[in-house]
Amino acid sequence: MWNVVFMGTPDFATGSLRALLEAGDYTIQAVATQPDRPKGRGQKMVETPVKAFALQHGLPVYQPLKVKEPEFVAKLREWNPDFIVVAAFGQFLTQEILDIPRYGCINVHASLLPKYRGAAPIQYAIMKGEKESGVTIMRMEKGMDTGAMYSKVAVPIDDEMNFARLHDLLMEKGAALLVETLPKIAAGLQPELQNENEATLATLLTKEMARINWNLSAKEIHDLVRGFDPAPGAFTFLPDGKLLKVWETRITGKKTEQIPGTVTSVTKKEFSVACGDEELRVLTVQPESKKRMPAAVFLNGRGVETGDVLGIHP
RNA sequence: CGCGGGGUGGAGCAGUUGGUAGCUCGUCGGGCUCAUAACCCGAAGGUCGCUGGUUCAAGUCCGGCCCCCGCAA
Repeated sequence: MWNVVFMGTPDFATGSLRALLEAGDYTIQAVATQPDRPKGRGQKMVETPVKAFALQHGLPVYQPLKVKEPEFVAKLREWNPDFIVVAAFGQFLTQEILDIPRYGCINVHASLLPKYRGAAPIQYAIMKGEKESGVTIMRMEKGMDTGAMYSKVAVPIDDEMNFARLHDLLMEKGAALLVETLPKIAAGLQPELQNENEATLATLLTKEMARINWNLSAKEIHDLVRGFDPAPGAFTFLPDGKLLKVWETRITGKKTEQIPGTVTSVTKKEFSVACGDEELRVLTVQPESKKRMPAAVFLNGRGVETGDVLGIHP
């Protein structure tokens, strides 16, 4: 048995925590996650997925504002863990903390490092049109996802892959890889340094990044749409200024000279929009205040007409 | 009480200054066609979220409640 302190916040992290529990070889001494925050409509306080999961399984939960708080660091010392396992935690660990566990702080990162270090590796991989991504288990150091790597697992990304599917896939693969790797680390596995020259950063996503720029190529927009499904959701604007989220698109390969954003054709089932190079067919949308719906259904109601121009914000 | 939009036949929408509800799609029947998700003809289907109230009369005005969604965090 190894003693483990787990740190994580979103759904992605729960996969790893679950795997540790199910492996049976680990004693989870404590789970650290971000504090409850007011969220959503009504600003209700919401607990993190990791907290909910931990409580369900009777694990002690800690929500320090900053893990570097002296009181929390003292607790970590007291627990004297073999590993601190970190998955999408959302806080930086100080050197002081990194030095505490016997076998180090081990991070589950959802990319094939050194590519896509940072906060949004899954969305980035899709948004950038990567053909594959994966998960890396690494030893944390003070830089942002710069630590030496113990193991990796790759998964292919096809044109239909979206954020949700890749997320779930990587969560599962990452969790399995974690429990497979920890014993090896304890047994003396040496990590491999990252090649700094190949490093890229997947910065925190902003709302503006989800806004569709119709001047880009159809391929780029298609990648954005699926990379941001289901969150935060690529969006544009209807002629009346209302928000329209675009959830599913298909590349047509049809060249167009129309002004980017122009609706080039409308059928009973779908419509196409001019991008910088080609037309992009829109299959699923979500009008403001409405639920996600197939383009065919959207077109039954208000819909759009050929010649409408999308993306012009009032 | 963070801001805002919305709940109308199976689905998406429209419904003017209140007077017994309309459109597109779908469904069912028939027709055209080599054929069709295309086209034509016809039909079924709605106590207009729930609940009080105002009124001769409310989907359409007022109050309360339930649910959904966008933004923001």
